[in-house]
This record gives sequence, structure tokens and C-alpha cells, in this order.
Amino acid sequence: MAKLPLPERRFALVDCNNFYASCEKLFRPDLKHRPLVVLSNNDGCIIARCALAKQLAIPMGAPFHQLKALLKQQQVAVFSSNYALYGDLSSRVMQTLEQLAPKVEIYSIDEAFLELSGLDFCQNLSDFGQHIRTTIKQQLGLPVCVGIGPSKTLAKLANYAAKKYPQFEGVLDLSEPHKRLHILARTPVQEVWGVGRKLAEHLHAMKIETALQLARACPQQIRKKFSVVLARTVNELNGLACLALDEVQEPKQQIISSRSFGQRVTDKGAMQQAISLYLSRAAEKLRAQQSLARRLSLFIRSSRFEQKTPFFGDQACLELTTPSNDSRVLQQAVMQLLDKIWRQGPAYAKAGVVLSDLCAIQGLQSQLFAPPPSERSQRLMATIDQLNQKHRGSVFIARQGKDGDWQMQQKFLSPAYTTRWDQLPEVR
DNA sequence: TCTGGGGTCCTAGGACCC
DNA sequence: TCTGGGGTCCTAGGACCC
Repeated sequence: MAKLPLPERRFALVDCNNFYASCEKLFRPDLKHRPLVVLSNNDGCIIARCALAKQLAIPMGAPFHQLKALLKQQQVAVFSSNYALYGDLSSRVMQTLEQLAPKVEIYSIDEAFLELSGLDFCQNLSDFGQHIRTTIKQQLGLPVCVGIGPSKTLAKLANYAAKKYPQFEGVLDLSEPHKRLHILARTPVQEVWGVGRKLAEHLHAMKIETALQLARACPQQIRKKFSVVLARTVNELNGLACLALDEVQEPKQQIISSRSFGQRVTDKGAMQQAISLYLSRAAEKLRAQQSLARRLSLFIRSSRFEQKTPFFGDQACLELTTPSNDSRVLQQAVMQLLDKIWRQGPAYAKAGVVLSDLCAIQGLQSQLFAPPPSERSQRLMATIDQLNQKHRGSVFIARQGKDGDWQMQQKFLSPAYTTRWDQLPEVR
């Protein structure tokens, strides 16, 4: 019997436009016609630009201090990143999407894949894309673009083109092969999902410059020369779905909490405070996903940009005899690590804590040498987390201290409009 | 003065075993 | 002195993503 062809799958990628910048503009209608940028932690780099700021050719990722004069001259509004605000708006966007489509994979803070295969409530997927756009605009005031295709990689690429070419009005469906050809031929290979700077260099050397040329490469050869990952990309570009929609969010396999300091740290006490805070954040995240860590690492480093003094950085890690998520246990361990690698002298610019080799609390009983954490510890930690959820920083381990020069710079922080009663926007 | 943070996956190479 | 071949497991590092 002849095999029936598999029904083609359909994916959509919904991506918020200039997400952080759009979030800031949402609560500042007075800035509607002004260029706006958002800075990274510590007000270091520019990590988001609104459309007007992009027109001014303000580059992504540029150090803020180098562009200060230009920004001022062009009257660009500047904001520190406000993750409380972006995180809250993100979850509202995702909830809206979940009402519009049965299967949603939250891919990042501002992107989600939807599975549209077998949706019969609308014949025309472009219309459905427009429906998503208008719904989110109406309900949340945020602009999004929608890319549609038979694989995730093509949906991504469609989204890129939907943003780039105004004639698509924010929605592009690349289901039709002839349409695909046209767009792929005009898309530089480095714009393909999974092709970064290094790979692009190698591909260029092989005269592969466009997405279409990559799509026409032989997957076996690509596999041999590069990796299974890029071979999969080739297949995906040809409409062969190799990547599935991941609806369930798996627990993280490692949790990092790290930060550059507001000012250089030379004093061990200040370093202890900072590390203590990072550790608490990491442990909170660990407990939130009901995990325990077996491995703990710490790194400290000076600045890579410092010309006058040599770079110094070191790291250390340890295995816990019993996996844990108890802040007190982890604090003690991380301080031991610091004692090991601390060197007086360097001006430290950054430090971080990594929890890895994670396992779920549930089901640990079966492991002979890993008894589950004590009731008492779990209850105490749960109480601390609850209190801190209500009011950030109300309970902390004494070593953290209250403030220090090392703390993050956020000179241009907007209010937490949507997550704190005392910072609700006022209507006058 | 001032240059982000948090993830995942794959691969190469060493340790170790038979 | 000479000194196989293959397997697994682990980790570090590099590439990518947002």
C-alpha cells in the first residue's frame, strides 16, 4: 500500500517588537514620538531600541558611556532595564496566546511558538496571524509580528521577514514553497536561526551567503563538516520539521546568578556580601523549580576591558555530600569556595554563582546516599520564600548586608507599574 | 568613571575499563 | 624496548540562543 504523505505541520512564531522598549513606551505615552533605548544591567550596554532609535543608527549592544553625547543630542529617552515590568507583561502576552491557540511553547521573554497544525477554524493562516496581532495590540497595547511556516526554523525566518518588510504588515506565511524561495534568496545566511557569527564565517568561505544557498546544501555534507545541529537546520529550511513544539517547561539543568558590580570590589567583606546575595537568588530559583543541587561553583573576575592592570579571574567548585536547596548550607559552602580563590589585590568587576547537577526533590528517596532534605529545612525555606515574594528582601541571611557600592547601577529605572501597588501609574 | 545576564546543546579529549 | 582496540563516562569549552 502506498504511504500517505504526512500532513504538513504548521508553526507560528509570535515575537514582540522591540519588547523592552515597547514596555517602557506603554506607560509613557508622552514618549511616543521620541526615540527610546533600554540599558542592560548596571546601565552598561544598549540592549533594546524602539523604531525611532533604530533609525538614528544607535547600534545594539553598544556601551552606553560611549554614546551618551549622541543620545543627549538626539533627545533619546534612556531607561535602565526593569525586569519586574517586562516579566509581568510577558506573562500577560503568553496568557493571551494560550487563549488563541491550543499549543504554545514559551520560547523566551518575548517570543512564543504556536502549533497551528490541523487547526480548522481558519483556512487562511495569514488572517489568523493578523488576528493574533490585533488581539495583543488591543488587550495589551504591545506590537507583535507573526511568522508562519512548516518548521520552527521557517517560522522564525518568516517572522524576521515580517518585521523587515513593511508590505507584509507584520504577518508572513511561508507555507507556499515558491514564496519561500523568494524570501530565502533575500535573507543573509547569518539571519537563519542557529547560524551565528562563527558558522556564518565558515559558510561564507564555502560561498554559502544566503538562506537559500544553505537550504540547498547537502545535509550529509553539512553534518560531516559542521554538526548534526546545522544539518537539521538545512532540513528545517526545506520545510521538513525536525524540531517539535515543547509545551512543557522542563526544569533548568543549571541556575546561574551573576552580576557585574556597580563599582569595583577590592574588599573581601564586600565580595562576601555580593556573593551571598547572588547565592540567595540562585537558591530561590532552585527551590521554585523544586530541585536540589549537587554541585556549586563560584567565579570572580576583574574587568576584561581594563588596560592598566592584568586580568585576573578564578573559579572553584565543589560537590555537596548531600544535594541541597537550603540557603544556609549553600551559603556556607560558597564561602568556603571564596576562601579558596580569594586574592587580595585585583579590582573585581564581576562574580557569580552556578548551581548545577540538579535533581528533583521528588523521587530522591530511592537514592541510597542522598537522603531527602529535612522537613524542617524545607519549611523554613518555604517561609522565607513566601515572605520575600510579598516583599523583596524582607528576609535575608545576615552576611548579605543591606547595601554596598557593589550593587547594580540603575539610574534610569522606571516604576514597577504593574507589579507594585505603590507604583501603579496615575491617571490625571 | 562607565562595556549584561542566563540559558542549552554538542564535541573533543582525557580517564578509565576490558 | 616493544605496547591494540574499542567502549563509556565525564568535563571543559565553544557555539548558539534570547
